[in-house]
Amino acid sequence: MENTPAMRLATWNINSVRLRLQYVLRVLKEYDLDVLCLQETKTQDSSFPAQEIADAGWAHQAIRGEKSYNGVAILSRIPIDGTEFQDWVGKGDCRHISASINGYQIHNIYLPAGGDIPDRNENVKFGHKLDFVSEVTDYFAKIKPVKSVLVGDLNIAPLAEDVWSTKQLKNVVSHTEIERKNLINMQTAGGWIDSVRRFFGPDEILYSWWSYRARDYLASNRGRRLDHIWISSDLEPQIEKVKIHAETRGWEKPSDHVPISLQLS
DNA sequence: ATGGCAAATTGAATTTGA
Repeated sequence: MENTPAMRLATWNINSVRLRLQYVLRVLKEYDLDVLCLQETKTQDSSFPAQEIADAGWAHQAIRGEKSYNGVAILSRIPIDGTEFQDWVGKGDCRHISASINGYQIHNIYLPAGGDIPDRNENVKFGHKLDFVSEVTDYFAKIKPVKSVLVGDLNIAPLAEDVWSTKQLKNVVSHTEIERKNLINMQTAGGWIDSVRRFFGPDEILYSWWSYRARDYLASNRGRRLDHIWISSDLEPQIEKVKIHAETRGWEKPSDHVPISLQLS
């Protein structure tokens, strides 16, 4: 049986890796991360700032980007043993990449946002989102992951305590009943544990995203927890620490999402 | 569902995010 070493990993929807490269480097260093999973890198692999990140010490990288939209990356200071990706829903967009690091299988997912109208007959993006969740659910139900971590911007706040007002958001895409139900089903069908909830408990109000549209995001504080770190249940005893790095939302020209980190013992 | 913004691309306006 292979050993599973201590590791600190984080997930962050960066909303353009080129625009916020300095913040990527700062977060890697300040939070002393072994692995950082990014979403919405918004650039082709040829324009990804791989060299700058490698020079800072995170030389092992799995990158999958496209022009303008989407894009995922795994940055590691520990060697990557192998990478792969799935093309769920078959659109050829860059929403998943997986890497084997330290004996852990790490899945980085950028789930579709789903547009504005929560009805698949009126809004194909919402249908795409539901289909994507369904395919991811089936994928992990089949492979029954162990020694695995699933992170990313899942674009769904599953619990009432994951939004500023469950009543006011019940018809807003990201917190509708069907999305919440299907995401919980995705979690249970894959045998995943929500490490963030496990660490903070069920009652704490937790956000990882605040809209750019608020005049003052802290004053209005209308957040949602859209970003997640799930682990296979065999890793549950290794949850050492979880942090939601909310201070980054107050930085100059921030991403609208903040990093979440997990320390495995 | 009706936001008060932001980013990338193409070249002032559009698409997407959530």
